[in-house]
Amino acid sequence: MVYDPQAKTDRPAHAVLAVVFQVRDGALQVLLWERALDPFNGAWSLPGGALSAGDTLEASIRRHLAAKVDVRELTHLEQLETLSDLDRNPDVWELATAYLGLIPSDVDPALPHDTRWHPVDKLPTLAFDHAAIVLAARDRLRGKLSYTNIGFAFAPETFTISELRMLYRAALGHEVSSTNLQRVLLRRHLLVPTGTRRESGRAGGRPAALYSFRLRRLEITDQFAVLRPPDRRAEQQQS
Amino acid sequence: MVYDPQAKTDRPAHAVLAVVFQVRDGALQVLLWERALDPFNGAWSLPGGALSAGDTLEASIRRHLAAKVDVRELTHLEQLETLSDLDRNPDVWELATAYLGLIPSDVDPALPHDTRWHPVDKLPTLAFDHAAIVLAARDRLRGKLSYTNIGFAFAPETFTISELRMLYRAALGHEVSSTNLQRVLLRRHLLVPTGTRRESGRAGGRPAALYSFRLRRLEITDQFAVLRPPDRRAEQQQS
DNA sequence: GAGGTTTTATCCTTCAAGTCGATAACCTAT
DNA sequence: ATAGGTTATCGACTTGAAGGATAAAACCTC
Repeated sequence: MVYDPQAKTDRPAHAVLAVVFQVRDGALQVLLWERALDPFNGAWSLPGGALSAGDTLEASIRRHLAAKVDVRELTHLEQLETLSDLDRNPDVWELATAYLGLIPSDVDPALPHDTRWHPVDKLPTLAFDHAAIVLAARDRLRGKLSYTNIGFAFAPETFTISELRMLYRAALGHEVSSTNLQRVLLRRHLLVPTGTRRESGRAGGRPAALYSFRLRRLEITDQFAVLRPPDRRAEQQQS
Repeated sequence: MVYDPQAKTDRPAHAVLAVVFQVRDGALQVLLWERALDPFNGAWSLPGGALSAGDTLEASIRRHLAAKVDVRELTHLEQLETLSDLDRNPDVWELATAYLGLIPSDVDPALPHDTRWHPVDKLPTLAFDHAAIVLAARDRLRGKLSYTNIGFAFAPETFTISELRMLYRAALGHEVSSTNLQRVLLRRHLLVPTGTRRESGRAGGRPAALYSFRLRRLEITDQFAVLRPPDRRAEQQQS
């Protein structure tokens, strides 16, 4: 490469990306965008774009996502990791900070024609290192389902235990027992019954009680479960 | 600010930082450096520096750390988060990616005169947002002590259960029972007895058996503990 | 060998989590 | 209305990880 004092190669470009998940049709799906730019023109990739002056990373990813979905539907957004492999973008030196976003299952945001939901289990070939990012995001989500209340972020305001069970099954990738799910989430005080029941428009069966998450922002419910004396455990009942 | 087409304000500067922990004198301590540059000249801050062309983030932090400690002693290094608050550096627009590094308790690397260990419980005033980063790193470490084998990274090659207990106590910040620690780590197959005993140069007492970690790289041992049917749990015995 | 010290094994309790079956509460069809 | 189907919920039971307490083991010094 010829030396060029104007070239900005002493500073990398910085992109932001989001892995936006929603449970749709009983499967965990991710929002993908069909690129209209080189490199990887025409390939599926994660939504995002360049970090621009005056934005924090989170503000930037929200701004870029706003072009794809109604960001007011985003119930959770957290930073994953920053990728810096030198050859992750074949054209330029570019870092990328990835975010995990969640959308509740009861909304169906309008999408531009170049943007679609794809089941995480059947991903197409993705541009850049995006396939690995999606899988890392899925693992992060699965972990947090076990020790936080993150379920609130992909569940509707109110729901029955059966509905919640399907959401957990889709996200975790294995069967989940209604009985156990209810007991675990109730014992941790993550769920509160609304007192109402689902009006049964179905073909029979006992009407299900409706629940909602006690708190609709992230809280840790099981951290330091191990090697902690029991009196300390009681403390986390607070808040 | 006057508009300057040569200014590179369309791309942020990018720094790398490391929170390097070691258990010293029974306390969790962090490696700090006394700044010799503005801003925050003279204040204590995390070691690190600018990301330079040709380096990944991890290569960059290793390079910067090499000026402070013998990086061969670093038994663990993982990315924490990337900070992007617009006013985190009062002078320039700068992102920073923080890393968590660990050093075993049985080495005492030579340090430059501007670099010192500080107990995490008694931090001096730190430059930038570094105090928050240190606390976030400590929390990450504490969490991983519960569900991974990360203890290998601050323990010597071989050790007695009592020695390991002191390390865990310092890192976790609360009492840890030897009996329980041994039982938990053995059940999870994280520890293997070496078969040898510590030659007793002490004032008496039964000689302690020496153990070492079965694996000296990070492995998850308790992920998805909840809502997972027991037959699935058996699978994670693999690897 | 008595007494002190530290380590380690054993027994016990507690409790989160998971399974299974019984009961409850609706529906529809006869 | 009532029998039978369907879904939801509750309660009893089992399992297993985790923590506490005590006793035994294995060294030391005097």
